[in-house]
Amino acid sequence: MSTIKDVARAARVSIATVSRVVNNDAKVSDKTRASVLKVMADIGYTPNANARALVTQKSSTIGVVIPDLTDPFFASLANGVDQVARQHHMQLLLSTGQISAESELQAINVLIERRCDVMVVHSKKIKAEVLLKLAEKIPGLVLIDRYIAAIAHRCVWLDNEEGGRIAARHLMSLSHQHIAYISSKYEIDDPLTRLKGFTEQLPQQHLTSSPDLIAYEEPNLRGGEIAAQKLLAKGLPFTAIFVYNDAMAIGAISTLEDNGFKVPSDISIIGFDDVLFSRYSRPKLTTLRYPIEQMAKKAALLALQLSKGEVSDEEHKYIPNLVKRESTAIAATTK
Amino acid sequence: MSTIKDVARAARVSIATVSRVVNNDAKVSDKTRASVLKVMADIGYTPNANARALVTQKSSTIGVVIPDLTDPFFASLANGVDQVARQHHMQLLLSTGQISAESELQAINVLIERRCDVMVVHSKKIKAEVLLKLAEKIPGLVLIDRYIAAIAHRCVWLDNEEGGRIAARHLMSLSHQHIAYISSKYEIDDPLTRLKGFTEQLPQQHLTSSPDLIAYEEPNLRGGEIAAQKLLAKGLPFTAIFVYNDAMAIGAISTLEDNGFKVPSDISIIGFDDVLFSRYSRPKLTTLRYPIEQMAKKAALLALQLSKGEVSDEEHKYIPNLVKRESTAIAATTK
DNA sequence: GTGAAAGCGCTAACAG
DNA sequence: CTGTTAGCGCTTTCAC
Repeated sequence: MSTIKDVARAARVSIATVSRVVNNDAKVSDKTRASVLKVMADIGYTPNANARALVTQKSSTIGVVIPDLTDPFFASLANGVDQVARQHHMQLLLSTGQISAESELQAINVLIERRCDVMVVHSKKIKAEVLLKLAEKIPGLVLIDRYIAAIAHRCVWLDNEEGGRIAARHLMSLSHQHIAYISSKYEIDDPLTRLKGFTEQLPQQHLTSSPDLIAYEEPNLRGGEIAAQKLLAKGLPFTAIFVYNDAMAIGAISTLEDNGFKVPSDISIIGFDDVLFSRYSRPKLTTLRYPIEQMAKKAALLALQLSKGEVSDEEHKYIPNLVKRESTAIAATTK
Repeated sequence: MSTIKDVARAARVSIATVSRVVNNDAKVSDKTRASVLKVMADIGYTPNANARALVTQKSSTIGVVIPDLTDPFFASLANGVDQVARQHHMQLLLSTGQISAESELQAINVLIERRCDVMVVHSKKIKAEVLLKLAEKIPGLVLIDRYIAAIAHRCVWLDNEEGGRIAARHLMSLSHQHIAYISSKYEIDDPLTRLKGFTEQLPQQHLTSSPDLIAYEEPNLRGGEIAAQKLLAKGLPFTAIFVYNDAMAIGAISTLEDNGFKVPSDISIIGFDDVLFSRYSRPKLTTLRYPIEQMAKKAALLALQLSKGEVSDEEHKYIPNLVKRESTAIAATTK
């Protein structure tokens, strides 16, 4: 691969001049510029970004830490960041880390090695104090989908508890009295917080929650199927299910229908996230919209600002909103 | 951010020694190693990957060029590459380029600037000769989802024509006589090739294809909806649709059902790709399996080998296979 | 085992 | 406008 020196030699100028035309920076005579440009094209010169990053101390890449790309939720997240990156002529460096503190830390570390100025991190398992230390070290680090009070202005997060409340109110407004919950088996805050908001709303209609009506599985399509089976197997009556996310909701519907239950006439289902797909499921899924792409853009923009030393102490809290579609309806007569 | 010099100074050794322990490379006395390690931990040293890449001339990142992350098909592709990257302790550098020659080229160029040793490129619009030149320049470049004879052993692709044939045979075996085709509006080979295979199979049952029964739209859920509407609007009789991909197929089903048509009893639908979601649509989608993740892994592995100078002249052609689910059935009596 | 020194490709003063 | 030069942080001979 040719270097700046090769170009300089061939164009009979100094490397400084070549550098100038590459960065179309300082004043270079049109003539010189043209001839350098020509040489570059001829020998197929491509500047070395690593060398450039080394001397300028900036990598012009935005790092993203997510668990996994196949989950459409995280794909949307990455996509939001990517859009901002493109807008700013930066690249996306993806670092996937399973849901474990060690793996998440490892993923962040990779980004640091690359001297990512800007990073959007989805971390569920790293302890707050560790994250705090990291945030101190890396000005352009922003947390998404997590809230830590001490760095509230560097968190872009969703009010999960409110989401739970909204779901509860919606289901209760449809006269449901026995509501099950399908939850994620991962030990992270979100499913708990959603359940908390949900449960706390129940007494308003003199309902109570029952731990027996909760099933924990992997937060994906398959997990939803299994969770629904488990719920069914218990033989307890319920007319609605609040499901941790859309993927599980759709999996659950699949199981339910395969077992002869009609959604929503027999059982109502409400999901969470409003991934693209939810609008196309049959029945179309009622869910809580989690504007993750928008949030990811916000996070990327924020990280960009922070990396430049700009600070603001705004909070970036988002509230999910109810998207009523077809998977919820008035409760069937209680069995 | 601290450097190797800081560590050397604090540990009272030379930078060479620090470098050695970082790469836990040569022989360093246990004592020295321990003390260096301690200093590194104390001051929070993280090696600079850019500097390292500069001197070693290798970036330890795998580059991926795809149009877009929100499409689950491409997310799976990226995920496959990511898995290989993780296995080899490398990072994923993502370069998204819309479907245009210029934008794809730009995306590849970014990877070259970063001196990506290894890259998996999904390019539909760059001309073969340009790609050939690029491939010559970059030994670790592999094309996915595209076939160029001159570099056949560096292409990992699917036989789309055969896919079309399989779809046609399946539908004909169910006695369908009037079959529509929902296609992508992008001017790329795939939809054409699939249609070609499909059409060429028709005469076997004395059927002919009709350009009137083809609708072109964006290859996503929304596009499928619109395409189905267009087809319906024509008022021509058909009992089955061969759809360019699963996303469009699901969109089409949505439109069809909203218009009172039952799938598959009124109209059969067969998709293409077998994205995760297809198994959970209602009705469950009959489709052609495109093992993209597996292919992406293969491509990444191949690129890795090539970058090391290992060559083999195997071909990497994949054949889609029919996944029968619920969206196709015996043709309704022709109207 | 360990250190000194050269240099990867580039940018950014500083001269002229 | 253009060239010289000093590093950026690191790896890698080559001595000792």
